Amino acid sequence: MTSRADASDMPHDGETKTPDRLRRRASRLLSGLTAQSDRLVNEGLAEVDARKWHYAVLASLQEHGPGSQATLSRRTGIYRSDMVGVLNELAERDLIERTPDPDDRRRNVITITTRGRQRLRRLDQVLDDLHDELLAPLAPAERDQFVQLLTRLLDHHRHTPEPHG
Amino acid sequence: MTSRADASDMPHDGETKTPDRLRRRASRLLSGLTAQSDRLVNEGLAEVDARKWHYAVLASLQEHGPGSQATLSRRTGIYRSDMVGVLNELAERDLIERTPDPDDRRRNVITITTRGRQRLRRLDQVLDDLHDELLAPLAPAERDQFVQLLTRLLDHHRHTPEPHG
DNA sequence: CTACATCGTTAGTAGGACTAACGCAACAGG
DNA sequence: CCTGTTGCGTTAGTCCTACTAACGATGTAG
Repeated sequence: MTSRADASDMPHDGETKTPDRLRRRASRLLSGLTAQSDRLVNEGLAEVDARKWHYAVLASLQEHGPGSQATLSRRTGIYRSDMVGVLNELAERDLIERTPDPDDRRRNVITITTRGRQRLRRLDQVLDDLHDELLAPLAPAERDQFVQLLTRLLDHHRHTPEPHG
Repeated sequence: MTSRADASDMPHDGETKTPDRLRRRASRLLSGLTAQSDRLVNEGLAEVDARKWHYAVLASLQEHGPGSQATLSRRTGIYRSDMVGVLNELAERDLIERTPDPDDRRRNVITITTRGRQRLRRLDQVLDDLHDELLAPLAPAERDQFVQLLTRLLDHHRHTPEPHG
């Protein structure tokens, strides 16, 4: 409907090598898909009054044990300036406990509570469902492969931030 | 170094099924990798005084021909409210031309200039290099597979935004 | 004691996605 | 012909997230 508008100079590119580069650029595909994924996850978690950082912190505590805020920062990838707020939200909901570390009075030791563990189980269910939706078009083997490729790429770029002058 | 801190309650999860869920969640891998990818691409393009939206518009013009701003919006995924600024930047650099459409005086017809085509070739080179860096750890066949998986996922979620009441 | 690093915290920046509303033009129906 | 609806380009502004800067308090090394 939107009228005809073009058809005057078509894909007469001049360089025949790239058919539709826009749609094939991995960086574009990545940010597009991540936008969808983030939306999906954020909305799904919002429905149970949670955010993805909540999950990250709780899971990290469950799997690697208690730690200082700075430790959690490194484990989860949350900036330590943002960690404050996340931990406040979690503490309000009695999912974690913040206690001063007697061995190093700069530190707080963060511990997951029993309610926190319950909460984590719930969030894991929610996320399982959301990931089922996210990866719906892929067969199980493809999902594994996808995760594996992502992991390799991410590991590479984590350890190789930049040559940088 | 960072002290010992934990070792008191270890990964005694209670649900043996998920070893390290945090690191395996596709949504987390995606946003992590996209963050790196965006950084890489933004910095790379900034070095040649460009932004990723510039590329998107120029490539769209080259491949699908001229179009109104709204058309370009749909083709590139840029919101039409943001398109204004992008086109201003491109016009300042003489990479596109904005001419009123005589057939529909609400519209501007956007055309790529000769300098724009040169520019696009340059940006394509830059992006090729950046993608080489981005996908460095993957073999050629794996890169194709990765792009293919991403495409399938993205297509799925583009056409299935949400069931939504 | 001095110099420096790390901790938790507050504040603020920059960018991107997205919404709301405007004036204008086109179009469809009565 | 008026009338309401729709699409257009544009401006303004919101919300969120990643990220930086700096602070006082504390720890550590020389």
